[in-house]
Amino acid sequence: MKKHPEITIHHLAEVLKISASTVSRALSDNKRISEKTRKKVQEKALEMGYRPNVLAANLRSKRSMTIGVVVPRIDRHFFSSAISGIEDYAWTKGFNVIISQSNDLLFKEANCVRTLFNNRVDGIIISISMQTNEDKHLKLFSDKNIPILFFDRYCPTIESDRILVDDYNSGYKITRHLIERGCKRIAHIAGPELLNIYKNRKEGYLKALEEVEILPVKEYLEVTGLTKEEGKLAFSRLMSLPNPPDGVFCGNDTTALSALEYCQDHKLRVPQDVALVGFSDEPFSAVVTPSLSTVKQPGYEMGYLAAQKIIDRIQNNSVTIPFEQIVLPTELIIRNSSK
Amino acid sequence: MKKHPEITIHHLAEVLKISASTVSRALSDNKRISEKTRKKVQEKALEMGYRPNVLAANLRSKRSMTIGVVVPRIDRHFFSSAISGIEDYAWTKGFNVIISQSNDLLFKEANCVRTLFNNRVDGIIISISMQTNEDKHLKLFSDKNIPILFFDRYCPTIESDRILVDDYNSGYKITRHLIERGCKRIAHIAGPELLNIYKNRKEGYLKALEEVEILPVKEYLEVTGLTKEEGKLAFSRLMSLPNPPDGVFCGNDTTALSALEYCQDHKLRVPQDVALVGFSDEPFSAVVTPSLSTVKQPGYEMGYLAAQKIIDRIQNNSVTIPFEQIVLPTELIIRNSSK
DNA sequence: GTGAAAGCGCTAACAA
DNA sequence: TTGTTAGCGCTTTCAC
Repeated sequence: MKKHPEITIHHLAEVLKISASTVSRALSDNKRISEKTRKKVQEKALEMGYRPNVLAANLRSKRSMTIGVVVPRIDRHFFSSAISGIEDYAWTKGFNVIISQSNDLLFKEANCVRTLFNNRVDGIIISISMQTNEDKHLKLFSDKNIPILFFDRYCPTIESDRILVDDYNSGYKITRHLIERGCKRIAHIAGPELLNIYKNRKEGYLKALEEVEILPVKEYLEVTGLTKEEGKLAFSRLMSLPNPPDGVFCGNDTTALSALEYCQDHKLRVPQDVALVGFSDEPFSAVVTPSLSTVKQPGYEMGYLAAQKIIDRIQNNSVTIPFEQIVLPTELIIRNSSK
Repeated sequence: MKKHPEITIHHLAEVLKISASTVSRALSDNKRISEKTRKKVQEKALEMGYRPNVLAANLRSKRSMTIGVVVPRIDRHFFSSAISGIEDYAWTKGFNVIISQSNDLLFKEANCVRTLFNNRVDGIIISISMQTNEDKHLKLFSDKNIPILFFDRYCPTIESDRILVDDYNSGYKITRHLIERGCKRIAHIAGPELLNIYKNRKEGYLKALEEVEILPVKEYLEVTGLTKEEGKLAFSRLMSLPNPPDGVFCGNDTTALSALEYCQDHKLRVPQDVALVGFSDEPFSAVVTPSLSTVKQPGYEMGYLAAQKIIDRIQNNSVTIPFEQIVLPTELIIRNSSK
């Protein structure tokens, strides 16, 4: 039972009869060091089971090599895919990823952000909560010039990089599709206006209607929290109208699924009586019956790109590079629910 | 444009004309400090926009307040739920969570583990990859007495805490259920034996057969990687047998879904021609047609519990507390695919 | 190419 | 209750 004390560069230095700074240089592949010593040091390090103390290195160099991520919920497919992408890229660059979830609550989000701030993350990637209507907590970062990158849902009052998908066009494409398949009365179950994504989807919807000179009907626009329950309520309100819609663009796949269930319960045929389109291409969407038309967002790619951009900004912490807003295209997937 | 230099306890000490250690104590709510100074310090800290340097504190106190998590894939529902649980608990205790994914590859897993080790995480929660047939990389932790906790998939050669679900019993219950609904020829699409979970599920299956004196048929047992594609192949082999099964226990919901698709393509009725049961209760399982019978694993709860246990062990880093293996019960959900 | 020395910001003996 | 002192392990000038 040999007790292993933690090996430090000083131990290595002592054993090798050189200075600690040389050891440090050799270990970090510094250029001004002889090939011979480098090799010697690295071999010894391995032999003695040396492990660098990342904490000390970071303290000294004032970097944490960590990026913080805040999402509404980790266990939602879109976000877990994005995290997967962030993670994959970050690790190739030696960055750690600390994850936290806001549960779509502003106070929790502020909390997470604060903690990440105190932990001195080098940058933060965030998709804001449904409640976020202020930016005080995010100012912490922008004030200290720590990079923030928004993905999918952003805070309009903060200048920063953003990775978004083309929600406007997606909403437009969905609505066009419904029009083209013959729907005359097209409703939309929207999410809170506070979030760019829902606002843009709605505006795409309105634009498409306008283009074919369909006047928007107030009763055909439901604004909800887009949960399963709220979706069902909203859809039932729509279908109880004197002149119910024959096509519904649901703000996400969850509400589209609620709608589907409602139709099954009420013997409505999809898409004959009412055509349905969702948003996000959740794993279940392809396999429900009827399969659900939807819009596919490149979650993994967004995450990967987000990590690339923020690490790039961290490493060239150039205040000079102008902020960039990248809008990725989406793909409309037409399935049986609107064929 | 005032340039904010980072405020330290020394700045606070200077301004308040007290010593840095007093500031430190006041900030950490140390008992041996007067209420008055504590208040004074905390107010000033707020006023001056002080933020603690977690890195320095951790270096000094030799803790990182971080737990590492390694899972095969973040974007699988079971794992993202577990992570969500880990996260939720850890943050209440002021612990950070660093996440990494092995993609079910041993070398990647070893890599992740190494990085977490160098980052001096205080403990690691891991669900091992499908390839993991050695424990060298994990020995790093056990050798240094850093707590490891396995959840769901464990490495049998490492002594440590484990949070598992009752796979044996689940496999047993599924098979019993198929027997009771009248299936005579029950097949099983199993996962790699290397992993406890698949081995146990299979053994539960065999036990149930034995109990009712059904002799296991070699051709009815397929061992695969449980991907969508492999599942389809395995299922098609089963259904091409001279005497095909009338009930199939699929190792996970993904392969059960493949089976379902095969049945649709080949005009086989589920459950009349062949009954199907999956495993994991993926989000899609409830909503496919026919809805998929499966076993629900408490992912979030496992994660939450895992975080509790490991933080407990970190904080009472008592080598004396014996290792614990917690086996959580599962719930068999019978849906239309086997009704 | 290598070494000496200083210090990142904090905590925790030990003193007073 | 407060202050003094000594590092935690590393990086990074500045010398030589």
